[in-house]
Amino acid sequence: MDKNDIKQAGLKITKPRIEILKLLETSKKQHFTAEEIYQELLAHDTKVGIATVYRVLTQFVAAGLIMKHNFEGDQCVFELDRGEHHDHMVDMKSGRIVEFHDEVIEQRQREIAKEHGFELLDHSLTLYGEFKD
Amino acid sequence: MDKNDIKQAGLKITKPRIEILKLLETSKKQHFTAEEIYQELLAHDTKVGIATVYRVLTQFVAAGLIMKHNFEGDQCVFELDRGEHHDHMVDMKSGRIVEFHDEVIEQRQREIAKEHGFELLDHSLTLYGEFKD
DNA sequence: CTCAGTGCAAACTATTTGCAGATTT
DNA sequence: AAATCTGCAAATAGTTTGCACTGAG
Repeated sequence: MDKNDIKQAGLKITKPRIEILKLLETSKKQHFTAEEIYQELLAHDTKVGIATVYRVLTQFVAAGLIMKHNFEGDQCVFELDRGEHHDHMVDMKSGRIVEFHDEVIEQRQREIAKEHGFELLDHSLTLYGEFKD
Repeated sequence: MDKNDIKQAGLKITKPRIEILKLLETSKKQHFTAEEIYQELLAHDTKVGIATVYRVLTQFVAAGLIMKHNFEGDQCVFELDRGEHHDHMVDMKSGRIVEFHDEVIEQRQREIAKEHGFELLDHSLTLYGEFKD
């Protein structure tokens, strides 16, 4: 339940935090820019400042509640961290984002890192293209 | 030879363009931010404006002479396009960037795209971590 | 009551653009 | 000469921060 996650992150339970987390948890859309979240909240009777949205998102990322992605373009997108690592396919026309996970690729990444004496801490794989359906 | 590349891109041969391309072609360092390129040129007796650096880089990317990457962080980095596709490992401590290419991963990406009815136009894979040597 | 959290506006950073003068062809 | 290119300064876009007030615990 949302509120516990917030509390466990050492943060006070406030309206903006509850609403942002609820939005990310319940929306069919999985990926949001800060601006989109801000607009969603305003549209759903929660008055917040954009600064608060950014601050809360930053704190949630630090707390491991959500993840931040840097796809092509200028804005970052945020999504709930459901604990299952995955990569993304981004439709460059529609903006649609689909997630996938592939153990073969994950495994190769680990091997490549090891071959280079590289301690792998994180990685980001994004496919850009267009869905044909 | 540099100048031909510039000309073939439909661009006039000017000092900023020649120097930027030369820097990317001859430096041991392969990846530069716009600011770094700007500073390099200034340090090597070529007076340019940062705006020109950005404009030229944008044109070079459009012409396929160089590539632009969006790693974590706020700045983009540019590197010469030598025609050989590769991915990157970024050392989060030192900033060192090492390139690699893996056919297994490339192949899996194509398969995954196909499985999802996705026309793959581009992709970006970056490993973040730390070199242990 | 205390300290963390908030909204607002101002500050910042990376990048882009308008414009008048300079340069390439 | 014609068209492109450049530097400068101003404009933008996304994000961050200072500050006085508000609200959670």
